[in-house]
Amino acid sequence: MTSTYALLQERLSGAFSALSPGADPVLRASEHGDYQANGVMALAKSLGRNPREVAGEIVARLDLEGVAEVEVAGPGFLNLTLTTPFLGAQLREIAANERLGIAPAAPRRVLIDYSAPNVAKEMHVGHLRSTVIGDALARMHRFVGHEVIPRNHVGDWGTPFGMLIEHLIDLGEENAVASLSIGDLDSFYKAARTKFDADEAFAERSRARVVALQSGDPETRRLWQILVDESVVYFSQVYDLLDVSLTPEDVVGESAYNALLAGVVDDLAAAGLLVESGGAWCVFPAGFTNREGEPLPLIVKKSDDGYGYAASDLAALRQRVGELHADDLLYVVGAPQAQHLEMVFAVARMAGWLPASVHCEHVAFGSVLGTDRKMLRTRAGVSVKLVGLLDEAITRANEALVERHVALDDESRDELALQIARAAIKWADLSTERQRDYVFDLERMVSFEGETGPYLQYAHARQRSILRRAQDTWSLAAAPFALAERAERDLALGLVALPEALESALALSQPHKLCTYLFDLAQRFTAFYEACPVLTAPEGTRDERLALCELSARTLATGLSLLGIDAPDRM
RNA sequence: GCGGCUGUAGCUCAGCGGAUUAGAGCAUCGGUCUACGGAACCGAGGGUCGGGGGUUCGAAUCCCUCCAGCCGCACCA
Repeated sequence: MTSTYALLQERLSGAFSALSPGADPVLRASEHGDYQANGVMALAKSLGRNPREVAGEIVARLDLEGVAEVEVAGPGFLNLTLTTPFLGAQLREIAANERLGIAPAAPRRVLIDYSAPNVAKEMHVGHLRSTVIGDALARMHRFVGHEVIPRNHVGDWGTPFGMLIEHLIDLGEENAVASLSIGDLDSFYKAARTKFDADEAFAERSRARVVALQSGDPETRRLWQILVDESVVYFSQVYDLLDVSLTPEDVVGESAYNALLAGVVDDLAAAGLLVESGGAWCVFPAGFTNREGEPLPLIVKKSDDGYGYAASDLAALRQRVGELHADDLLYVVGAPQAQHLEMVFAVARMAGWLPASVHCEHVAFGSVLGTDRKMLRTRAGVSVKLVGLLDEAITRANEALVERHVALDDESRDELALQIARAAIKWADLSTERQRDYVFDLERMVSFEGETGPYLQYAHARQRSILRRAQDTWSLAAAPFALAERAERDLALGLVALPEALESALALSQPHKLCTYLFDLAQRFTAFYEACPVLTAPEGTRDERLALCELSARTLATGLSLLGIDAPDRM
């Protein structure tokens, strides 16, 4: 089906284009009508004509018979008011449509790089953002019909592995595995770090171990693999807990590109891009300077002959485009990496590995701050363990359920508490514009009042409750949709607006656009719920209102699922 | 110094060229209480949209400039 917005856009564009090809109607929802088109003023200006006169001409060319009433207002706004039969027909189509009226997009292959924890290191709140945002984007892209290639670019290579492997040897393999398998990654890492800093002999062994690892020494590789495997098992547990769709198959860590690094350097050299500087091999993309105003290098090969992470990033990008044929590359990585990624992208373009036809984007997100507005960082020792946070949220959700005397056996209540906890945490993260710094306030995010995940879940549960009570004494297909009450009409307009909300969330890689829509829809529903009795309404009206409940519940559940949030039927 | 991001009610945030009073949630104050589940609803107070210029019929929204905060700026990833 064609969404309401898309249909209006198409008709308006036709009329605008008749006056000036390609002119944008600037269509959006409005309080002055159901929708408004603001493009007339800009068009009139470019034509050097009177806006109201242009508006009149557009209205004359506009074919919206049976769809909407059009009115010219103010300096030249077009206010569109949908006809009730049309709005009702759109609702009927949505009701009959598995995908709630979302038209399938022309399929693209979308590679999303997200989560990226470090081997033998705890996942902390910083990883939460990448994981949750990336997963929401993956779900949304899949829903509209794209092929998603998730990539978990875990940190599984580099100098720290010398000390980690030596520490593993000191502990003994069995003890080390036991420690890692219970998710005690941080104390493992810290112990290794402490020894490295304090014990020169250990540090010396560690450095030698790095060399052995990089030269492919089989025993060293075997020990390294233990660290990687145990960590991936642990990450998977966290993803399950979070209900994140990443699997071990999506893990393609930095080490996976080792064999390609020499080729990257050779080809950059062959292209004449590689410059030796201070003993390191570098590319100098235009437009980047250091403190002294001198050109800033992207170091692909360090002066000690090791490869930097720029090299593996380049290798990965090259493979993602060249071999995996991704149409879109989304890097869900923190904002502090912005310059690095821009340089990687720039160098990839210089080398011809990133053609203009491929859309490549740094989906940046802000830092995690404490309530004191200071950075929350692992190395400062104040990091919040991701799992610890989840546990706390689960505990609070469980307490709330007990308090409310929700009649459930322990197992069901635990499951429900988990769903609520996930909703609280994910919504808190996804509902703000991602590039802002994120104030991490446990108290606020697990609070079940106001604009929170649990509130949305609750709105959905109430809808399901009404429908449960109605049983099957009504028919969605037979609902008349007279939309006589203002609240019914407002709700209908909300129901019809999912496609443009999702489209805008995808176009901008901004999940919060979808959150804003869902919260608005929930508010429209509660207004309807207050004003319009459902179960006690006269027969025809009852069917209509039950249908509005059903469509609201479906829309909320679907929208939440695209954010990775469950919508339980009861809570 | 250069670059990036951010600056909107006490707090946390939407809005990012449009339409007499700039929205929401929390908090505060006051209501709704025989309730289709009160994790709800209704109402009130609270903002010169960081400052200043400019473009425009119209600017929180675009441009310039200044200020503040955070982040990045060569061999850790």
